[in-house]
Formats: sequence, structure tokens, C-alpha cells
Amino acid sequence: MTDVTSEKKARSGRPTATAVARAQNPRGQGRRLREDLINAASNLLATAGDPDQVSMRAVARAAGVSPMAAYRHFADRDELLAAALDSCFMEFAKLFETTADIEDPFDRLGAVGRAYFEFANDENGHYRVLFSQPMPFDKSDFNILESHSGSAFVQLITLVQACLDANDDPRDATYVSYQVWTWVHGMVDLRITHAALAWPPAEQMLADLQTSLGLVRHS
Amino acid sequence: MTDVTSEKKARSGRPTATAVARAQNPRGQGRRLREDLINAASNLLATAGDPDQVSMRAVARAAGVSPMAAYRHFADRDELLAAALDSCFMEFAKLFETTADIEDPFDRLGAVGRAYFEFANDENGHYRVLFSQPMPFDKSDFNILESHSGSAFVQLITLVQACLDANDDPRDATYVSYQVWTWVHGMVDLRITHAALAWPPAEQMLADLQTSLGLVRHS
DNA sequence: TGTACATCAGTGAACGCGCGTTCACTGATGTAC
DNA sequence: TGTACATCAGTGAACGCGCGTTCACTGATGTAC
Repeated sequence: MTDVTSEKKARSGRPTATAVARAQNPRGQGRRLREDLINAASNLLATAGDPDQVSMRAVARAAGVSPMAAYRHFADRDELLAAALDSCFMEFAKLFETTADIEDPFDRLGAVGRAYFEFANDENGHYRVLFSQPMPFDKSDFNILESHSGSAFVQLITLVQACLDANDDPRDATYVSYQVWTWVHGMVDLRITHAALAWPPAEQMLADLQTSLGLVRHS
Repeated sequence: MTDVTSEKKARSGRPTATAVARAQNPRGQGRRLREDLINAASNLLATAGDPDQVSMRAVARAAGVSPMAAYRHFADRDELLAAALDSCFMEFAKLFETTADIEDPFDRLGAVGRAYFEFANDENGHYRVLFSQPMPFDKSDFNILESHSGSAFVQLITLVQACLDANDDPRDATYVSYQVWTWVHGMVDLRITHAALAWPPAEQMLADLQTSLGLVRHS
């Protein structure tokens, strides 16, 4: 069955980046390039959704700099990517901040859910890098779990606890938080990976998640 | 902060395969190699969990054959990988078969859930290839959604419908099936990608999924 | 029964690619004297 | 005030790698005459 006429195409979806004119930083401002590189890497991660596809050379290209310039700031590729991942997590962590002014815990949980969904939808490359594949960097794995997503998860637990308390609900907040997270993750992840399916509206699924898990105020 | 002493290491986790002694197939048996290649590719997918990391050359190596031999059976890499993906889906599709003898729909739903979980756990590379990343092959994308996972999803809907009927539950079976699938997927996917977290027992989470979604028999 | 030949399964060398990383460098700018 | 020099930001060529794919081939085996 080799009689296939599929046209030849570039093998991978590896993101390319066109060079950008760029003036040398003034003395003492060398660290600016570091941030530029992190941003460039982060943008490439956003479109690739997979660290393996983000190369040193592509990052340098996107930053308008020779491949070697990156080595002034990062020992190797892993270090650059770990820094870019960290930066993605900082962006993600803002989710909870944006809902900080909502007092009712049930409303706030709903808002966080919608914000999580929108983050995954709008920045789905970033989302996938953070949550949809095995953490690729040994060292930062620990850090990320313990600090970034760890702290986000801790915030979720706190919020869930507030909901349970408001209902005199004796369930374990950590366990319920795992239920919330797994479900929301499943929703956004399958939507990204299987976009062609006829998905029900996200708002409805998120609202039903709250009711199914008993995270709405008892009347 | 470039003063890092991290030891150098191979860049990617690209799976390698040691050659295997292999006799030439007798005349007329050339198709055997085709299956060997598909199996080899499938095994590499299982350990890589990412089609991008499965190369023509690695597959040929694993099958004990020169890289060019594959081109007798597949026009190009995409065609081989599409065939390997198909074969992974066949394996997955057996999940429903193994529970076919359970009559009670609620019990069967639980059994399917546990089987799904075990598949993801035992063959987590296969699971990730099938469900945890954007379908990479334009053509087979359609096929896979429409036939393989489509048909698995249809089976899930049928099973959920049976549960709803047994309870005189008027909800839409398709919608509830999306709820079931997203949640189970979230559970198994996050467990794989964030294995370092302190996950609650899977059995409990699966059982609670059924009760939360009202997929247990009314007393 | 023998032999020329078509068919089949698979090989081996070579191509151009992008990659991570090395090494040695360039050229501007601040500073000590 | 002038100048030698250290520092800094970044460059350019080159390495060896695995990759997908091309082209031309080899050597065994069945078959027509």
C-alpha cells in the first residue's frame, strides 16, 4: 500500500522565527537580553506547546540575536527553557489574583474556573506546556510543583475550603480540590487536543461541575 | 547567573532501539515486515508518548532492518506513524470488549472506568499518544475521531444511556458522557504528567465520579 | 532437466537539514593613570 | 586632557549529531521455456 500521493511536507511543526533588527544593549544592560530571550522562548512555547520543539537557535532568531548570545545568560538549553517555563507559571499564577476582589467563595470559584478555562483557550500553548506533558526539567520539576503550581493548588484548596465551610460541608478540601482540578483539566485539555469534536458550551460544563461537586451554596 | 554546574546530558529523551538480528522474509511474506514496523513504532510510541520523537530510523533499528526497508511499505514517515496510531487505537478499543459480559450498566461503567485508568497507567505512552496531544496527522485525524475513538465514545454514550434509563433519568446521555470522559481524562492525564503529587487513590476518585455524576442506581 | 530471467525483500552510501555547543574573535565603552 | 587597558555585549565559523529521503544496488527465489 505504498501508492500514496500525499505531497511532501516539512516534517515537524517546529516554530520558526524571523530575525528582528536589534541594537546592542548599552553596557551594564546586558540583562535585558536575558529577558528578551525568556520572552521569545515563552512565545515559541505558546505556539509550539512542546518544549522539545523550541530550539536555542529559534529563540535566538526570535530575539534577533546570534545563537551564541544566549550562552552569556544561560548555561545551556535546559536552563533557558526552565526560565521560560518559570515565566509561563508566573503568568498563570495571575489567575487567582484577578479574582481576588470577589468575596463570595462560590462566585469566586466560578470565576477562577472560567479564568482557568480562558487561559487554556487563549494561551493554549502555554497551558499545555505547564500542565499537559511530563515536566521535562528535573530540577525545575521540584521547584514548579512546590512553588508555582503548588502555590496555585494551595490557593485552590483554600478557596474550596471556604466553600465547604460556608455550607457546613465536612468533606476534605484537598480531596475535593483534586476533583475540581482533574475535571477542569480534562475539559480544557480534551478540548484543545480534540478540537474537532462537538463540545458542549464551556460555561455549562463549568457550572455543572460546581453543582455536581456540591460547590454551590445550599439554599 | 550562568554559573551553573549542571552536568551535560543528551538533549532529548528520544528513544533508542538496539538492532535485532532478523532474517529476510521469504518471498510473498514481505508484509510481515510491515507489521513488524508497526509494532516497533507502536512500542516506541509507548515509551516516548510523543510521535515527534519516533523517527523512521529508530523504528527501522528496532525492527532490525535498514532505514530504507520501511519505504517498501510506507510512503513516508507520516504514513507509518498513522498506521502505528491506528494500531494503538485498536488496542484501546478492546477496553469496552473486556467488560462486555457485565450486565448491570452501573457496574459496567465502573469497570470501564477502571479499565480506562489501568490502560492509561500501564501503557501511558500509548494513552498520551492517543489522547494527550493534538492529533498530528491531518488525514488520520478525521479517521480516528470518526472511527476509533469516535466509536469508543459512541459506546460510552450507549452505556451512559443505559444507566440513565435504569434510573428514569432524563438527562442527555451525550452531555453526561462528555462529563464522564473529561473527568476521567483529567484524572489519568494529570496523574501521568504530575506524578510527583500526592494523589488520592484512583478507585476512590473513580467511584466518587460515578456518584457525583448521578451514575449509580437509585436506591 | 537446465537455464535465463523477472520478481521480490532488503541494503548502503550519500544528500542537505537544523540542531546544541565549542572556540576564538570583534568592536564599543567606561575607567585608571 | 589624553591614552592605555579592562570590561562588556555580542558575533561567526566550525564540529559532530540524527534526521527524512534519494538513488542505485544486491542477492535470493520462483517460473517460463
